[in-house]
Amino acid sequence: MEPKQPDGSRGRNTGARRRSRLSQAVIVAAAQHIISTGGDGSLSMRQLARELSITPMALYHHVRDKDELLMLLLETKAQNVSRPPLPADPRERLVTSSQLLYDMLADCPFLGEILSSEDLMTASNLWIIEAVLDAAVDCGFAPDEAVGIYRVIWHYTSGELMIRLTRERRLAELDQPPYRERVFADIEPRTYPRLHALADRWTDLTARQTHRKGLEALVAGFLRGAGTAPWPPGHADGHIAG
Amino acid sequence: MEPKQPDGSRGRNTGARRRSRLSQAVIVAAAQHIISTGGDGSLSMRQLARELSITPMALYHHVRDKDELLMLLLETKAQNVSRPPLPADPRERLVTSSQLLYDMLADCPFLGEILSSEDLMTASNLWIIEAVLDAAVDCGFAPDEAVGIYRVIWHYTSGELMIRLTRERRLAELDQPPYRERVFADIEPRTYPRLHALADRWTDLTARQTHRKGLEALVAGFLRGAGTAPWPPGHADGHIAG
DNA sequence: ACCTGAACACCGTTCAAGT
DNA sequence: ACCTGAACACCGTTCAAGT
Repeated sequence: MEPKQPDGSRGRNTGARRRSRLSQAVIVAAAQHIISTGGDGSLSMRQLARELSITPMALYHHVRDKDELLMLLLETKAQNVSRPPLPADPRERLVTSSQLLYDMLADCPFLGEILSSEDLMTASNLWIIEAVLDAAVDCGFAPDEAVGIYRVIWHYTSGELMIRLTRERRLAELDQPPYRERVFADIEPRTYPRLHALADRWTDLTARQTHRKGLEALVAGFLRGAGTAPWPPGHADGHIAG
Repeated sequence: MEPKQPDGSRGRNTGARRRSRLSQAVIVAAAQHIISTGGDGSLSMRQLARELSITPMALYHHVRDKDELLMLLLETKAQNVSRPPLPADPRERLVTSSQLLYDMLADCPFLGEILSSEDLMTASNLWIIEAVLDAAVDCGFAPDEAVGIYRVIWHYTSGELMIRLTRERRLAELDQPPYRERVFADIEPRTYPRLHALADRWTDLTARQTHRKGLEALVAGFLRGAGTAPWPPGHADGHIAG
């Protein structure tokens, strides 16, 4: 009985050829490698094929189209996200669970083209959306209202992420170094040592805080009954209605 | 003294040749024609050149790049938007002026690539952004806070528009007819005559209402002091700071 | 100054053929 | 079943040349 290779193939004639069989797992791994090393999160099928030394069309035998590949990347990311305990207070839970969605997607610079979907649902992140809806219901909102609130939160979150992603890509293609270098261009590193160490996370951190302020305002406003008019019909269309 | 043509040329040898000199105005008009007739708002430089029977590169003599062309289209749109009276009450004014921004951009299906900019400022729409900031200041917020609130409103608005635009483009490229046909596919037109007449505006109307609910919640939440922590530094960077 | 022609450096995807 | 080669139908933009 021969030992199997990690990819499940026999490995007899593979030797140094490294001719690992193509699979979704291999494709996803290569995509992640490009994203992590290439700088900005933009990704093309042809670039990915080059990385794998195959024809672009070989990819389409394991993946329906580019959107499916991106969703696959999101799914693997979602699988590796730990599931923290949520606050008991419904109101805090609504804010915190919404921010969880934000945090997860903020770490997915490849989303680009699909970030403007009506929802971004994959098997392993459904629990977050469920948590948002559940918190809204526990706040006293009817199911339809909860869906409406989720939609508003999603539009807000998606817009923030999209704008940030676009800015970073624009900067990347101008060959500008990331924020760190620009923000602290004329500042001595030793002047603010802690700041300097955190600089490459700075924009993300402030963006996160600003986003949270918006979330808190939204939740506070909805709880206060702002917009007492009923939700317009049709807002709850789609997969999560009911 | 010969009479001048509208485009400023002499018009002597133009005759039936219709060889109108290329200019920003001509380019913008052609772009608007494509958008209004072509269905979805997507627009390419090559397509535009084809419409004008010129080389794609001729465009670049009157316009720096595609982004500038899109901003030009937004500017002409903004020029033709009437400036309604705003409510005296600061809180209502904050909601209404934000919705004005939404309404204007919702009627610009060509924005696509630049909708994820940090701001979408052109000479003729600055008064709207000014009105939002002014209303926020009149609500009692410090200038920095007003900018932060504008940012949140912009992220929310931009996200909503982007998602809607993407959905409509996806439907358009599937050759699906606009919402009207689909929503009312199995319903007798005479059953709901008024609804049927408004059907092609329905999705926009409900989207508008939903967006307004979000705006009202945001404003109510901010006025209630939600997110009492100070705005993180850096949120007021950019053109409108100060 | 204004425009053309040809090219560069890309895209996502289809289709027929190979093994 | 899995992959290749060539092609289709596009992009935005640069560059050198024409008038």
